[in-house]
Amino acid sequence: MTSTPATRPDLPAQFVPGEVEAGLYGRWVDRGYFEADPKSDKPPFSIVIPPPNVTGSLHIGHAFEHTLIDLLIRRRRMQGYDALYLPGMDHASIAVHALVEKALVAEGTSRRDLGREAFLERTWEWKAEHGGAILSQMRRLGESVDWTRERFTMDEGSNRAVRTMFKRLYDDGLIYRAERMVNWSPALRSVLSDIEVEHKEVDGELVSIRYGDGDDAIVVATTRVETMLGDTAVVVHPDDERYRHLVGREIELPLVGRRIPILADDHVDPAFGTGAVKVTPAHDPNDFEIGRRHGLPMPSIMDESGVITGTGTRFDGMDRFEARVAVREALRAQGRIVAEKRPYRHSVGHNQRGPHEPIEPRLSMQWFVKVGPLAKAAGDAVRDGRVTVHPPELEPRWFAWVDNMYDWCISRQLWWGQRIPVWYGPAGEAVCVGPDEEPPAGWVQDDDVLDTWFSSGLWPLSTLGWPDDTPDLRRYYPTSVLVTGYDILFFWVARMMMFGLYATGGTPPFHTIALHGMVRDEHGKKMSKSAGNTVDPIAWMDRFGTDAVRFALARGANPGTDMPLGEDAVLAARNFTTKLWNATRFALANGATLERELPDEAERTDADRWILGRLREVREQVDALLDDFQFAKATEALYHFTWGELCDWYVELAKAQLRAGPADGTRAVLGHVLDALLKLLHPVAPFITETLWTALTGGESVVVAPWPVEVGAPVDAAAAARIVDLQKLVTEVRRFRTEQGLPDSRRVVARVVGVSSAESRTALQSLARLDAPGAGFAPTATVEVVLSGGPVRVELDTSGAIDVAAERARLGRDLAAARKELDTAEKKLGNPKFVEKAPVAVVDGIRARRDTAVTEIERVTARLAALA
RNA sequence: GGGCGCGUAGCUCAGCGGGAGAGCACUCGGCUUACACCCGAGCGGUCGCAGGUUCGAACCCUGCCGCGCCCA
Repeated sequence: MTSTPATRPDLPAQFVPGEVEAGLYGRWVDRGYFEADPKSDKPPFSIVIPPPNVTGSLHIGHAFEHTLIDLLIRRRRMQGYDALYLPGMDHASIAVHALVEKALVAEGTSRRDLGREAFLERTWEWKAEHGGAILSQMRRLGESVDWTRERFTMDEGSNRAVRTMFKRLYDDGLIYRAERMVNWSPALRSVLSDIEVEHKEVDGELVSIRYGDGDDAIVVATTRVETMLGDTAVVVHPDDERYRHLVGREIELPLVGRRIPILADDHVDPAFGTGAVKVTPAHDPNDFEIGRRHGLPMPSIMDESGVITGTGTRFDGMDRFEARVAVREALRAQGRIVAEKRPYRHSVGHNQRGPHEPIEPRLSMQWFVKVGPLAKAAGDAVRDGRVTVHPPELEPRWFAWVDNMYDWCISRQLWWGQRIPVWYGPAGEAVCVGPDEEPPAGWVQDDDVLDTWFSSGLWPLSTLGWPDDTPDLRRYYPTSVLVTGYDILFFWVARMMMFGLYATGGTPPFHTIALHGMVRDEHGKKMSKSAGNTVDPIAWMDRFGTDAVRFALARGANPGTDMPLGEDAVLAARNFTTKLWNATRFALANGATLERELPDEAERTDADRWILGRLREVREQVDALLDDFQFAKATEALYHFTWGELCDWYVELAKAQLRAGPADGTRAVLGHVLDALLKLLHPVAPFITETLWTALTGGESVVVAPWPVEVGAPVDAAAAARIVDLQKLVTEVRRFRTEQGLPDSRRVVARVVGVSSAESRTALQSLARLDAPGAGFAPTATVEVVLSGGPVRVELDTSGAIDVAAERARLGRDLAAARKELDTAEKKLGNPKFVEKAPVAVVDGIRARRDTAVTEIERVTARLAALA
């Protein structure tokens, strides 16, 4: 008959994430763990998701951000808060246009052929079929979002919020329509806002052109030669002697034949180039300002798709880049090209979204938000401490932006989005129509839609029910924390702050802004499709498990700084989850339990006291770190405690305790520590901790288990010191064994002298694989260590000659280290100013180090002599 | 040009006034009844350079060199 040991059969030998993750997640959702309850008497804690783009799928940056948010949310939920993590997506006007229009082109049609209604119908169809891939991936990542509150920036509630906000701003005179120099995307045939333009260094050309002839000749330079067709002046600095005689004269504009004036303007830098500047007021922001100051005409020479038009020259009908070459060559033929620099590196604005083409500055009629008072309020909220920025080093960036904000261009010549709620009458009169109002019959609505950021800016409000006074709004606004990347501070955070403060009369949309950095590749390089160094978080989850990916991400999350992440890190995290699995499996197999109380203090071993004290310290440390958004340090502390202390030492010590007797206390301590540890790890690694914790405790779910507060026990310094001594001693004996080539499987008979604690002696035997000496014990070698309680000697019978050379080498290294230590200590103590001025405790510390070094040198020297 | 930040072990980073640390990588030895996704031991650093403050500087100050990001 065979008998199997009484282990709990419910934990398989290996954790296979793919087999349990989906099931656990489904159960959590079904049980409603993630649903917030405005009627609950718990304190609220809320975070709205930075809405991912409806076209997007989960990339590593999302996985990073969402891991951090979910970590905060899960911890608060366990801490007894009514936690709300509100999910949703934004409608990504430009990205969706780019996508759908591409499909239309492939079909040989276009949105303009299709018409507005049909295009929108088509777009909604696209969304229903392909939009929102990211939502199922968020389930995969284990995000504890409240799916009953999922939102979209183009749903009814969002539309209503947008209409309401627009109307209020309009009525307050904070929205206006004006002809301005804007960033134009010829590919989209739409305006972009300043922040959607990315300035990139490109290799272009700098061409110097001679205008006028003879005495009137003046040389100007440009990187966009074709713009000369729209020049209406040349300006020089008023004090520039070189050109003083020309100011006030007119010259003929080459190719065009128009007479243009030479003017003086003190904004011109005489030291730059020739000191003379051509002025194209309709196609350059600086030139526009000059044109305004001097009342110049502002002829537009380009249509909305970037084709030259209305110049009356043969260049009409050419694309801007084609014209750039054609105009240059025409000027060359006239002998007007004086110099060319090619390649010429300069900064050009590019469309950051959709097609990446160079943007074109263009004079155009658009809608704007007057941001002055709104941005001031957004700055003040941080200045007066109503909103905190984490980490504080990033505050200057915030102020730099909100204190110098340009008016925000909010109209887009697109169809996917909220249409501007302004109707025009037959005589050109305009009326802004609120959400519950009807436009006058026969009036025509503005064609343009609003910038997507307009609706995203309302996100914390609209998702909670604003403009209505809903229970959710009352309870969860302002939200507790905003977790987002520092790169999006201006795009999104500033807009939410402005709108939130304005809509509520001064309540910011969140108390705290916690900023994270970008995920980079393992060498710290920016991830990009073109560099081919992107990673797929889903593929990593498939290979290593979701918990490993989350753990790796959290472990690298230092506040506000970019994080390099390679497969190595995920592998290390996966190994950690395996370690946790096996440790818990060991504990369960050995009867770890929560059913028994912790042993009375008097009955606790040193090991028990030490690990319980460390648990208490670690829990306090982790809480303090997480309260300060120090995810990396908190995660690292748990990693180190689990692996370097619990597994490497306590579990090994527990083995000796379990072997020695009934060890109910050990089982209780193991159960207690693991219960707390699994809870502390749950926000980072939800799946494995759920599996292990329910197996350990038989509880319903760790998702809703109470967060550890007073765990472990107060630190027992004396017990902890004995454990530290034991660790040193064990390591020394192991070192000796390694150097003598004694494999672990070989037990060695040894006598320990100078260790008073029986527990320590037993533990040493177990951890260093020693056997107690019997009669006729004849040691052949000795290991000596100076510990806090004094010198300790371990005499070993290695049953044969020891490797003297190895032993001598080891002692030699010890001697060198001790001498170096003595040297630095004596140098310090030999300095009278140090002894006089340094704090007593520091001086005493150095004296103690000196004394220890002296003892150590004597000891090692004696050993070496004995070996000779 | 302005602002912010960074240069610490081969790699990625922590430490930010009193004994140079972690993870990964590497070397050597081990399938020791939780775990080879492991265990044990080890190697590895004029803390970018130069001055200064201090009894004492990786840490504070100044300058320089190199790098990154944001804004213009």
